[in-house]
Amino acid sequence: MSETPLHPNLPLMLLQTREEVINRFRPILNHFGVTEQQWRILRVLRFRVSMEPKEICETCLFLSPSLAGVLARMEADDLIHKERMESDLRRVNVSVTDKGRALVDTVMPLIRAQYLLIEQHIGRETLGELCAVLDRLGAYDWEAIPSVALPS
Amino acid sequence: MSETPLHPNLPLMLLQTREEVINRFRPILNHFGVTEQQWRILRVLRFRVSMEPKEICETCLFLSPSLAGVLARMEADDLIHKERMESDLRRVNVSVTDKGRALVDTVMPLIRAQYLLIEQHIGRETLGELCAVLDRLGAYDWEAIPSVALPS
DNA sequence: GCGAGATAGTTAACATGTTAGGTATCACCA
DNA sequence: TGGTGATACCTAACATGTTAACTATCTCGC
Repeated sequence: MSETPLHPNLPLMLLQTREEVINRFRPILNHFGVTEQQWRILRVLRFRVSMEPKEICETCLFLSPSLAGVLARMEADDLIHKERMESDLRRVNVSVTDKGRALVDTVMPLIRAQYLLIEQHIGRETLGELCAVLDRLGAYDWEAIPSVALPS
Repeated sequence: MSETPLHPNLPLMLLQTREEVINRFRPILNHFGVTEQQWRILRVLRFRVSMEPKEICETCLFLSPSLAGVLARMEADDLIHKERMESDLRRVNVSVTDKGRALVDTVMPLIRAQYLLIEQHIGRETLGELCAVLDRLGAYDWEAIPSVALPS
């Protein structure tokens, strides 16, 4: 039992694994002209009546300024529709268009098939363990972790 | 024992965890005016005589066009130095400057201290398990995983 | 009603990610 | 030796990430 800190490059390791996974899905998304970010939104929005941008940011992990651009391009491509709320003119409702819904219904089965291919190759145990650890970590309140003092 | 596929959003889960971790380190890097990408390079280059861009791409997970811009800005900030190889004029040697080395020596202890704070809060078991799974996944030959057939 | 502060979303400026394609150089063989 | 293909790196064009600052609207207490 060593007391030595591991100080691994955790962000790099997470990035590496994410890239490996995404690279298996990217050909599918490219084939249909959707970006990975657009897909993050579509796959959630597909099964909702509408979502507010703030909610999309939290669910799909966007910063607000990024989302503004992504939504603008998706609306230009007729994948989504934006509408100001009557009751609060600051807020917006985003909904998927027929074209967007059809796209999800076409792409989703391919994404799931590709995931199964990955699962078959890597093994269900390892992937399940990864998901379990990530789930466990997602439940933590990371904001509560203190920050080191910075020199003036 | 369910046969139902989990079809989790693995890229999103990995992104989420990475963001949580990075967000704990970002104030440190911002304080010293270094980007996360520049830090990925510096922390490796610090302990080498020099590296070729291709090697940096593989080690630090950059695509070549991204790296070109990052290295250009780092050279403008006098953090690194680029030099064409005599023996092969296509290739370049990148080395860290005194300023870059001093920066790493200042920032690295803070990064390690912050990592320990995270470890104390999350628990060594969970973080170690995460690292272990990621290590295991990094050993796979992802390129060998077949791709689903795409409709014409 | 009104005015200070909060909130939702955007714009601006810059750095990086992604894809396609370009340039210079090199290795190798006819 | 000369030409063809491979290699290392770069540029271009566009989408996204990050931080700061801005606009419009709302809430609430006075």
